[in-house]
Amino acid sequence: MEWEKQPPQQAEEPSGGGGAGGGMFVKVMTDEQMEVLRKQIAVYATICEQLVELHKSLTSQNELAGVRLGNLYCDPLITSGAHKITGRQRWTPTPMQLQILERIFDQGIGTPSKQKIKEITTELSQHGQISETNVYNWFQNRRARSKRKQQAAPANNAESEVETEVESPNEKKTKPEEFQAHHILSSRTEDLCFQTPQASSSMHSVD
Amino acid sequence: MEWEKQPPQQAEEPSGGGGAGGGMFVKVMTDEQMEVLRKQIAVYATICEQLVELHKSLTSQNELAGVRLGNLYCDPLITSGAHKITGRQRWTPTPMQLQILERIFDQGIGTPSKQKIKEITTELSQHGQISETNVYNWFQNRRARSKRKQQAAPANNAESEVETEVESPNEKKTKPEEFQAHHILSSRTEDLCFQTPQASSSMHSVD
DNA sequence: CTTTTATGAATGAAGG
DNA sequence: CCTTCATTCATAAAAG
Repeated sequence: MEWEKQPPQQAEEPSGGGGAGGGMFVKVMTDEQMEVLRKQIAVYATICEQLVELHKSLTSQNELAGVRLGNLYCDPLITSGAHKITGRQRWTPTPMQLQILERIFDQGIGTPSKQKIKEITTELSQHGQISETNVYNWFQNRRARSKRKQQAAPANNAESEVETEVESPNEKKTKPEEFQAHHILSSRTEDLCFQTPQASSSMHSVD
Repeated sequence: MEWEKQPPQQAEEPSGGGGAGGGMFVKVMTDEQMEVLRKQIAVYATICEQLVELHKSLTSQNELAGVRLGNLYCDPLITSGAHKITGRQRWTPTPMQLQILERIFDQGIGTPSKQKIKEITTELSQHGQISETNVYNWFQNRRARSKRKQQAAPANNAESEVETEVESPNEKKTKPEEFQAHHILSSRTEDLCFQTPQASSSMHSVD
C-alpha cells in the first residue's frame, strides 16, 4: 500500500555518545504519517464538536441533563492521555542563515526567482540544514510581513477607512468573534486513542 | 499533507534525565496495522457523520420548541466556509468536503472537466456552501502543489530499517490521506481492532 | 507551567 | 497550466 514510502527525515544525534540509556524515545510513526492521521482525526473531532454543540442546544431547554451530558463525552476525549509521539517540527533559521537572508532581502532584490532560490539555498546550506522551500517561504513571509507592518506601524491619520471596523493603530488585527476551537482540538489530536470502543480491552494505558 | 523533506535541523528533545535525544526512526507498524488504523478512523468518521445526520433530523422535529438550534451547531462549524456574521470571504472546505475532494482527486486522475466540476459541486453542496469556482481552484491548486512537492523532495533514501516499497515511476507520490469510510460500518467493528497489543501501546508513548 | 507573541508553513484565489 | 499574493493555521520561542 502507499503508506510505505518514507520521507528521509533523518534526525541527527546532537552530541555524540548520547543516552542509549533507559527510557529511549523512539518515533513510532513518521511525521508524515502522523500528519495524515492527525488530519483525519481532526475530521472526527470536528464532527464530535458539532455533536457537542448540538447536544448543548438540545438540552438547553431541558436543563436537567444538559451539563452532565456535555461533560461526559467531551472531556474524556479531549483531555485524554499524555502527549508524545511527535508533532511536526518546523525549520528554524540559524542566526547566520537569518543574517544572510536579511542581507539579500535588503538588497532590494524583490524578485526571488527560482534560480535565485536555488543559489541562496546552496549558500545557506553551509550554515545549517535548509531547503529551497524554506527559502521560498521565508521570502514570501518576509515580504508580506513588512507590507503589513507598513500599514500598521506608521501613525498615519489616514482615516479613509470606509469600513465600520476600526482597529487600533499600534495593535494588529483582532478578531473578536474568533473562536479558538481549532487549537483545542488539533493540539490534542495525537492523544486520541486509536481504538474502537469495542476494542478497549485489547489496549490499555502503557505504564 | 504534502511537505517536502522537513529537515529536523535542531530537533532537540528536552531530554530530561539522560533521555536519549531526537527522533530515532523505527518502523513499529506494519502495513497491515496501518491499514487497520485507517479503517478504524474511517469507521469513526462514518459513525460521526451518521450521528450528525441523525441529530439533524431530531433537531428538525424539535424546531418548534427552539428556533435557534440550527444556528448554534450548524453555522459555526459546518458552514464555516460561508460567511459568518462579519463575513469571511475566503472559502474553506469543511472536513467532509475535503474528504470527498481528496477521494475524487485520487480517482479521476487529473482531468476535471466542466461537467465533472458541476457534479462535484452539486455533491459537495450537501455538506456546506461551495461554488464551482471553489472546486475548480481546489483542483488546480491541488495538482500544482502535488506536482511541485514531488519534484522538491526526490532525494529520498529510505531508512535502513524500513523495507522500501516500489512505487510506480510515472505515478505521482501516492497520497495516503484517503480515509474514506465507504461502508465499512456495516462490517463488524470488532474485526478492526489491532491485533498486536505492542503496537497499540507504542502509539501512546514509548518513554 | 500557562499565556502571548513571532514566524514557518499551508492554502484559496488572482494573474498571466 | 504555472506563478504570485493575501490570509490563515500551527508551533517554536518568549514573556508572565
